[in-house]
Parts: sequence; structure tokens; C-alpha cells
Amino acid sequence: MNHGLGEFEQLVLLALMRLEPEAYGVGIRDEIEKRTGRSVALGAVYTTLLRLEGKRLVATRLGEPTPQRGGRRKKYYRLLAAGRRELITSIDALRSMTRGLTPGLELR
Amino acid sequence: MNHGLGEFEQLVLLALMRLEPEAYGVGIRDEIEKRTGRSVALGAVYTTLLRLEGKRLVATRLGEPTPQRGGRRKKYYRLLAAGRRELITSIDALRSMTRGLTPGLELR
DNA sequence: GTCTATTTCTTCGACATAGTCGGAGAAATG
DNA sequence: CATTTCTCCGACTATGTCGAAGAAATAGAC
Repeated sequence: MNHGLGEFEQLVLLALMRLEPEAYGVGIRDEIEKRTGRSVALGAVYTTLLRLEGKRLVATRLGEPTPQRGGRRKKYYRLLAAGRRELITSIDALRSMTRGLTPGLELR
Repeated sequence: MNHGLGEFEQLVLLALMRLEPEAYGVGIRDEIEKRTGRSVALGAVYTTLLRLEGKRLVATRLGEPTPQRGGRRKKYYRLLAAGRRELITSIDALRSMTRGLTPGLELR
């Protein structure tokens, strides 16, 4: 059976959720970098997004080209119900594991 | 370079921390099952523990046999400073990604 | 006492899934 | 056609998973 989301999958899904309904590859990468401070390769994001789509946790729609140099079509992502459920499950797991731990570790 | 802890590594480290200084394989497995509700194979725990030891995030000491049938020596684990740092870093990342999200998703 | 059955705990080997990166490719505008 | 933005691909590493074998202890039969 399937045992939940990987660590990076969680981050991607959370970023996606924050940016919805305008979430797309580059934006997701930037959001993760901005919030976590760690640097993220674009390829890592796209690979993960592809896998999440394969697992039917997210769905996509194609946007229109933007009126700026190089502004090609973006592929927008949205979280499906199954994806939301998985995300909640894995975060709940973390929460229950950190509950009551010394401040700084408990997830508040 | 190394990008943090995996999802299961986080759970193992958190369980370890909760059970310290009596943390050992079986106890860690039970703690994760009890708190998260998901079933965990012992082999998965030991493999992860071995890898964490290899990365110098945890250290071990051998206990004495316990006076009960089959009570062989346990290998007790403790979190090293580097392990604690990694754990805090990855949980902080989650926390900053969930901050402000709809209740039930924010890590409290 | 010594065997051996049984229990507890740990390690190993093999494979599946997730994570990472650089570079190639496609699609837009200047 | 040069340049920019965005996405996909291929190859590899690291994590996650499991079952089964192995080691170390006690209990009870004899």
C-alpha cells in the first residue's frame, strides 16, 4: 500500500495551495525558496508535479501566453480532493508527533 | 548537496526524541504507529536508523539484557546536535509553508 | 545442568518510490 | 533570429519498504 507523501511533495503541494489558482512551476519554486530559504532546482519541482499529477492528486489547465518577452503559456495546477486529503493526513501525522515537544519543535 | 530529511526520517527522529533516553527500534515503531495510526514495518525503522547513524545524526549505546523471556540487549538511540538541527530546520520549513493556511492545515 | 523451543530485537538484501540536477526543447515576444 | 520564459526528459542518488535470516536472551522439559 501507499504510505503518504514525500517531504518535497508536501512542500510543493503547500506552495501550490498558497498560489492557487495561479500556481505554476516557476511560481511554486519561488514560493518555496522565499519561505524556506533553501534553494530549489526547477527540474525538481516539475518532476514532482508530474508525479503528483500521475497520482491524481493535482490537475492542470493551460493558461494563455502573457504579453511579455518569452512569456509562453503556463501550466496551472490545482489541488484535487484526494491531494488535499493526503496533505492533511501527512501534516496531521507530523503534528501528532511533535505535540507537546519543547517549543521550537512543536508545530504551531 | 544534501537537502534535508526525508518524510519518514522526520517521524523516526521525532519518535526517538520523545522516547529518549530509552529510544530503541521496537519502541520507536510503536510510538509512530500509536500516534499516526499508520502501520510501520520494523525493517523500515531499522534501515532508517542505520542511515541516520551513518549520517552522524544519531548515536547509540547498548543496553543490558532485560529479565524476561527473549529480552535481548537493546540498542538505544540518542539524537546528536546535528540531528536536532536538521530536524528543526525541516520542521521550520513546514511551519513557514503552512503558516496562515486554513485551520486544519496550519501546523499548530 | 543441558537442550531446545520460544521470544525479542537487530541486520541484511532486494527492490520501489521520491528527490535532484543539468540541459534540451517548445513557444512566446522584440 | 535572438532572447526570454516555461516545461519536459534522462540519468543518477537517496529514501522508503518489506520479508526473511540471524543473534542473543530466558523458560521449561528432561
